[in-house]
Amino acid sequence: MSYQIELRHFTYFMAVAEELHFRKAADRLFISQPGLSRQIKQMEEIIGVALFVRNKRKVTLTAAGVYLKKELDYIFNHIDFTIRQTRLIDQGSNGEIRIGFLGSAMQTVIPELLVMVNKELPDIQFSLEEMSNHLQVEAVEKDQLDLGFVRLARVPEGIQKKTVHTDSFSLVVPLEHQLTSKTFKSIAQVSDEHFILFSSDYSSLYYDKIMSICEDKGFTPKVTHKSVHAQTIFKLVESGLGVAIVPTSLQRGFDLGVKFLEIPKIPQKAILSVIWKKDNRNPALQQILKFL
Amino acid sequence: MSYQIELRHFTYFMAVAEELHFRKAADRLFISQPGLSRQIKQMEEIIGVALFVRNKRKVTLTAAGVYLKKELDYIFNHIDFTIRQTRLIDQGSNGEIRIGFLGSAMQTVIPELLVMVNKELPDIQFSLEEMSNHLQVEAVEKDQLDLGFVRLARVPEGIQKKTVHTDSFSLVVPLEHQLTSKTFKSIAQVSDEHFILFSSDYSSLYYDKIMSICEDKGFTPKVTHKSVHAQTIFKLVESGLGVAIVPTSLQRGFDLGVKFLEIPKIPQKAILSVIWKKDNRNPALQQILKFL
DNA sequence: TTAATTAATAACTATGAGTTATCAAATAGA
DNA sequence: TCTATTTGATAACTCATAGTTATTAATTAA
Repeated sequence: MSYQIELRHFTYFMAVAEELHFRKAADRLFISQPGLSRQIKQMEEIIGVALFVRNKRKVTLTAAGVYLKKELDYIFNHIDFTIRQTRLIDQGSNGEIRIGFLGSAMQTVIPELLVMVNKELPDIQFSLEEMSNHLQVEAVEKDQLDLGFVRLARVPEGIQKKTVHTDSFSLVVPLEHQLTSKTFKSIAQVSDEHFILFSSDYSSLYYDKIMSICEDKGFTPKVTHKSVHAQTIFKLVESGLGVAIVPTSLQRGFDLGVKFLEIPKIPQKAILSVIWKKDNRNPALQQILKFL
Repeated sequence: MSYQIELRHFTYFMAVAEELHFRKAADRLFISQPGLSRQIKQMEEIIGVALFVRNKRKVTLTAAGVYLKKELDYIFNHIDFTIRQTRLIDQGSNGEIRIGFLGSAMQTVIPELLVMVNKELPDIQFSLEEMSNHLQVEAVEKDQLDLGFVRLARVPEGIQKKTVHTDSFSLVVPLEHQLTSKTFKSIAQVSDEHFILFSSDYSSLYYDKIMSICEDKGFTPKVTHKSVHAQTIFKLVESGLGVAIVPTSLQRGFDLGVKFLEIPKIPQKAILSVIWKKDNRNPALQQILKFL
């Protein structure tokens, strides 16, 4: 019989698929270029499919190679997770849940969830990472995350979504700003001010909603700064660089020189959803989902 | 640095986990028992977890081992599937076929083709776009399309052409028109009416054929309207703006207030051809061509 | 034309998977 | 108790092959 495929082949394939350059990939793997070339060639022979096109001076993936790369990405993540999980079970834990979240989820849902789960399932461990909407969806698909806390209208096929929190929007102004909760009637009162918002690529749904809040009141906001961190936005507001519109729940958890003025009578809500992969195999996830 | 885990370890682990007996597992794997023992030991060292309990004279799985066995079962299946799928993609069983077509092809050949291919090669995806003859030829040459459904007498060098459907022409008149299938004997009976035709730059072959049909009967049609959409043409006929001559198969698929009267005893036929580029590298195309 | 860059080929070296031979521990049967 | 038997682990080996260095062939850039 012929050779057997090994994880080594997959590792090498991924390096070449990412670098699209045999020597650079070999450097990254700390092996020689001919050794790498031979292993890739062997892999192509075992599978019986050309994975790369070595065209003149550049290397590209074939259609089959593109597919294989995507799947191996998932497979490697799943193997890593499985081994970590095996270690945790050995140590008597019930497993690990990997959670991604937007900064604004850390003020409301996540702490409650953690407290509740920790009480009911004390041997489940958590790993938490702040990530953008987009990266969370990718990570959930790749099996790098079990749960994501996102603000998204739609999610791809194969991903489940459930609303966990609905929040109003608040205007954020410096403490010394003339507006107060009594005099603040409409967002149109600050139509001439500069706006500081979360980046649209951090959360495009949030960004679109802010735009529609302003459009409804008949103006287009002058967006002068964007950030991915609430802390940064508050600091910029405090420094007088402009005003911001954020989910009201962000008022908690930060101690800054800004005022929150809840925007009255608008239909837009900041909706926080939790997402997970339909065919996620982490048994701890099934337990956690019962609490949501 | 320490050893790296390989699929070999997983394979051996699965054999021992199933046999719960090192010698039997070694026999099944066609290796010696000490070799197997050493690989399992190494695997346990890499992961850092005891997977088996060698108790007196019998071998059992630890809790961690039970979990790992279940997951590896899944992982092996997923790897197998991925490699099979990679091979299929290489052979074109999976992938995308980009098809261009004239509106009149959507009533006959394309639906049949799609149903047939979908049955035999369920993993091939289609992208469909309605385009003129001319644009289809261009797109096929540029490798923007894999297949084109056209009505053309000649195609440029490098393009392959094959007839897939031959159709008669029909006269299209309003429902309340005096002519019926019984009284309609010759196109000359409507020589004084206004004609609504497909634009010559949408399909010049069609246009030329209509002209020759009329010429053969000794008159030149008064063309008052042109359109690229059958739907539009039928609406204009329904509204009493004139009569039309179209391929008979267009009778299907539209629900409009017009009558189709097949034109008797004429040599002209509406010929639908499929075109593709000789050196198209889409592997899925080769598969599809077998059905044509 | 020459120089530089790339992957493939050829011939080698040495790591470690798999071998045989053996041991130690445990059981079962007298 | 004393064997005989079954088990996995250990020790010392050998050999298949992953990875090495040196080189070539092909292409591009200067």
